[in-house]
Amino acid sequence: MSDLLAHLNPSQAQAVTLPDEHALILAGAGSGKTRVLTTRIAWLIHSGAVSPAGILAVTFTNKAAREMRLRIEAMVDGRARGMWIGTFHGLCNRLLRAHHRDAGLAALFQILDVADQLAAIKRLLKALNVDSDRFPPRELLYFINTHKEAGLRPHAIEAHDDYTRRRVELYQEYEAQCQRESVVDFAELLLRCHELLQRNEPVRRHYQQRFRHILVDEFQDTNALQYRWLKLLAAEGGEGGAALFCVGDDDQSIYRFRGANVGNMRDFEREFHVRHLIRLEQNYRSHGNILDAANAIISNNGNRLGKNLWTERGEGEPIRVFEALSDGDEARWIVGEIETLVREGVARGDIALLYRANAQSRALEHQLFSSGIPYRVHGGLRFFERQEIKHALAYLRLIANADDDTAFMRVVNFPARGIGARSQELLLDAARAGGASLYAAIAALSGRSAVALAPFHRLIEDLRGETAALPLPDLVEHVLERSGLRTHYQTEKEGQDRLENLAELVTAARNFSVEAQVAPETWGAPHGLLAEFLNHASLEAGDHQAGAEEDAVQLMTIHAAKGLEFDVVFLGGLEEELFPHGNSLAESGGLEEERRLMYVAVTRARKRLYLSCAQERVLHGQTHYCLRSRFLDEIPQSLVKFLARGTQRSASAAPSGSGAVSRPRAPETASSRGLPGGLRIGQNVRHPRFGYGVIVAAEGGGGDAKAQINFGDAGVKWLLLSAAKLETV
DNA sequence: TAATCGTTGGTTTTT
DNA sequence: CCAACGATTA
Repeated sequence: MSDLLAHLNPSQAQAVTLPDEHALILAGAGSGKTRVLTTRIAWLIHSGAVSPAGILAVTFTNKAAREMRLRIEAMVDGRARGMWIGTFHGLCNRLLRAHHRDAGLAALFQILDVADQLAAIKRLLKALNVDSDRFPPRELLYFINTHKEAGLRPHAIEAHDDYTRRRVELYQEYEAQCQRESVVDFAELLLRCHELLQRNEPVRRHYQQRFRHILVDEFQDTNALQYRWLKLLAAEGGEGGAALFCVGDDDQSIYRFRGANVGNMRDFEREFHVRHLIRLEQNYRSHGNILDAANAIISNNGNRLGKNLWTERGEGEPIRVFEALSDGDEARWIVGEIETLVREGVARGDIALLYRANAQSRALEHQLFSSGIPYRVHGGLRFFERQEIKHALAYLRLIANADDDTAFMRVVNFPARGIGARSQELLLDAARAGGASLYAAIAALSGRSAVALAPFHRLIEDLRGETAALPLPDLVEHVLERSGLRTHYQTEKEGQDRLENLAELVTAARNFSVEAQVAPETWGAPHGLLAEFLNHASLEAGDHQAGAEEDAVQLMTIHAAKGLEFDVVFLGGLEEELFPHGNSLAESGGLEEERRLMYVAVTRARKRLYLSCAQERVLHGQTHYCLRSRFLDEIPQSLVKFLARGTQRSASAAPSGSGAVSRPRAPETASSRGLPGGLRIGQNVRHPRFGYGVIVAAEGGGGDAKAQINFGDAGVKWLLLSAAKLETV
């Protein structure tokens, strides 16, 4: 047992060996958070304090849950079996399946992902004849989800205006529709589970008594409902409740926009009378200069729980800062620098390009592509979200549950089988009138549309019969064939990739049936394993992308980079309005969240960090003249090395010869020649009173020349150049 | 039913 | 600028 603790520093060891009481672990970036969490669990089991079945560990991603289980298994050889490790959604799903009756759900209820949910809402609005201009589906989705995440059912919402009253009604209608179709969305999983535990005392007591230790990862990202769920399970305040062990970092809370509530950390500390607050501040990832920069940046935020990262490593290299002329120039510079690094032996996979917004990847990709550097963009469409996969899953869903109208609508006429908009409308009306699902309503049709829909009805019937006894992979295979999906993509000229993905789906089903331990409650149910596979597909969007093996430069948003680390990190687009993003500046607390994002970005780097900004950037087809980000100025100058144009080690392979990274002036700039004093649009200037600014427009000439200058916080002003004491920067 | 045109909106998104 | 969606047209 002592060797469990052998590689831990004192704070880590203290956290791991805490008594059976509530604890809050403030784990800084790179401080060994996961190690503490997993070792804690192993230690609890080894010390005999609790049996594996008494442990519940909660994460946010399936990947994190898998890794945690793997690492624990390595430490407790085989005794990890009875532990519950999973995401909030995965665990709630499991509980709801086990107690579906008590929760008022069908045994084989399906899970809607966001796209399904949006489709369901659109269908609802259409059925109710609601003007979707007045009630945009996206807005309604947001309305429903935020209220669910706040634990509010329609009847509990106070509506003070007609508009909200109507939205509440629609929320209610949406719930009824989901119930009728036996589907639940993500937020519903949590809310339903919370209600189950709250209302059903035997069930609640059962789990409260079972789980002696509840451990939560990324606690700063929990939302209000998740925290309430934890409180309920841990029997807050009651005798004999579980010990809650929460690990998180308030400085890395970057999902507020999605409902995450950092305040949960303080609330937890207070409500559970937490006596053990441990800070993990020793960082094992980054060199000193990088940490110092991160600390300096985040110190500008107020209301922190407080933490200062340090390292035993040396200070390392300075942080490199580059000011590019334009976004294209920035991309060229970054790629030039990457070429140098690769030539010096840095693996491409150890280099990451981070950015605030996905749109920024375009320029970078373009440049990487033309330089022939392999790269991989993270994010974007995931496996189970692809069109062809969703189509295949829809057929599978109809087999498991024919009342799933979302699935029905998706494939009723795909591949095209002559069921046009008219037939679909008639069917929707019939279903609505009879209070039945679309599938059931086919029987009620007559005339032309009945004829049109009959073959589809028969197809689904047949599929159910034919597949009832098939092993899951064969079942999927059969559906691909019989539904006509495969033939459809075979005849489509761009269908090759899609066919491969469909084949990959069969593989996924095979892997799933090998690995899955089928939950007892679905044993024997005719398509029980299928239902579980479908849930797996909804809850796990599929991180395993093809082509992950090649040694490639990694591109992703800062959000996507959380939890990852790289030897070399490039962070581009450090400009006001982009990062910090303009939209976030308006909301209260927005700037601080942006700053945490900056903190996350900086702490991804192990050895070398490059920061860059551009003087002008094309966004939405318009050229913006940018001020450098305030975050750049929050880094102590002593840590920084400013790279001047041409200073970079010359690369013979560079696009236009050594140092010649600047491009010809843009037309906009050329049109502004004639401004006195060598000023041009896009020029950075300093004014004695207004501070730093950038010229965004100009008019007049000679002695009358005026320039419009954006001074950031000081506003945008027109100044007479002959009078203003401007200094170029 | 499919193809085409026009409108709209574009920060981040673990489940 | 440009992708994605909805409505209109062939």
